[in-house]
Amino acid sequence: MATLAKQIENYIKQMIDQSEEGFIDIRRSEMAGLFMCVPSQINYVLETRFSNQQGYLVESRRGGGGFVRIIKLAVDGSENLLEMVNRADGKQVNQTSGEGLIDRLVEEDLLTPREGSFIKAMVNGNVFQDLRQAIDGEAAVNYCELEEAIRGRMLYAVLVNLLRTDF
Amino acid sequence: MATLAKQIENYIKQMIDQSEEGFIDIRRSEMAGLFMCVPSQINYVLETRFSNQQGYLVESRRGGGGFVRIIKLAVDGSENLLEMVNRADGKQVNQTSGEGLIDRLVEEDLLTPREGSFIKAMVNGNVFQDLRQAIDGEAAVNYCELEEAIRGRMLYAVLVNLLRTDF
DNA sequence: ATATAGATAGTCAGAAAAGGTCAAAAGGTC
DNA sequence: GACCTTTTGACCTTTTCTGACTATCTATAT
Repeated sequence: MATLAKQIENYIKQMIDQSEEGFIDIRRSEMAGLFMCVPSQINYVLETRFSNQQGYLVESRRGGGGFVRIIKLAVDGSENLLEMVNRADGKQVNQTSGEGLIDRLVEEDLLTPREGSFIKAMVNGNVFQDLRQAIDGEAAVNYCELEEAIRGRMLYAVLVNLLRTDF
Repeated sequence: MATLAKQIENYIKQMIDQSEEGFIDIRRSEMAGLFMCVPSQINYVLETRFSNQQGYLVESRRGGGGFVRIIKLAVDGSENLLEMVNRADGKQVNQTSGEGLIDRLVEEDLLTPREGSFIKAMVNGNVFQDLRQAIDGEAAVNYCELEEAIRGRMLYAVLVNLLRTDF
């Protein structure tokens, strides 16, 4: 018999395919109840089968009224983009090459010039002024690496967001 | 199902949009009665969803004939926008309030929904994962403040970029 | 004017209601 | 037995909701 994880995976994928919008909202605890397992089992399934690399995006909110949203990304037709996402994962990026990436996406018409300008403004070095100040003196932390790690994650988020279709 | 806080938020926003003047006066206890909750719940909604950052101003009076006035600040036109930029300068912003600001700008047609989704993805908490990890243990730095300071600068950059006319 | 009672709204700590993380136990496969 | 995947549970974080206590304003009585 298929494993529990496989069953949950199939169930979620079926739900998404049946949905109009290409995403579903679930309640983690409810779903755990449905499959009679602990809630963290749901996280396991999401981590192993619904990652960005696999063409999904997961968003969630805690607290009262919390939920988990599973979004199917538009991977077909943008194989290049998915590859880019894979390559970008975990990378540190300095401002120059970050801007280069955005410029390229604009040239390829994947971003409008205006979108590009917002994104470039947000990854600009002076956004990190407070970080530099706070870290200055803490020998244990390398400022530059940290700035570039954050910038890397921002641009990773941009690439993933490019694959979304629900607006 | 929408949370109580969300219902109250929607109700207030609808009332404001229906008003001519762009603001409404409510009676805190009356509104609490309407939604069958404690009065302080109303304060919670006002704090989390109608902050200055999000383009609202809340005034109130206690005592007999007391009221709470919720004013929707104008953000159209470069003068109003400039005021908003000034308010945002140097401010720390948490994720919820940041998303509220972006949603507001989208509502006002100053940002497209797609632009909004890029920006929200970039100010999302998990962009700061490495920061959290690096700071964890460095007693001298307050992680939360730092994250919010950086987010504040990112959103400030967005607002400034909104003032640009060259695209 | 002054004191006081009543009517509002504000604050803050903690309970409640979600979801997240991580490591250890359990199950399979070779 | 070694290694990988799955499953579980204890503990953590975030968001929402509640209630006791506090502050402020208006009206009225003195």
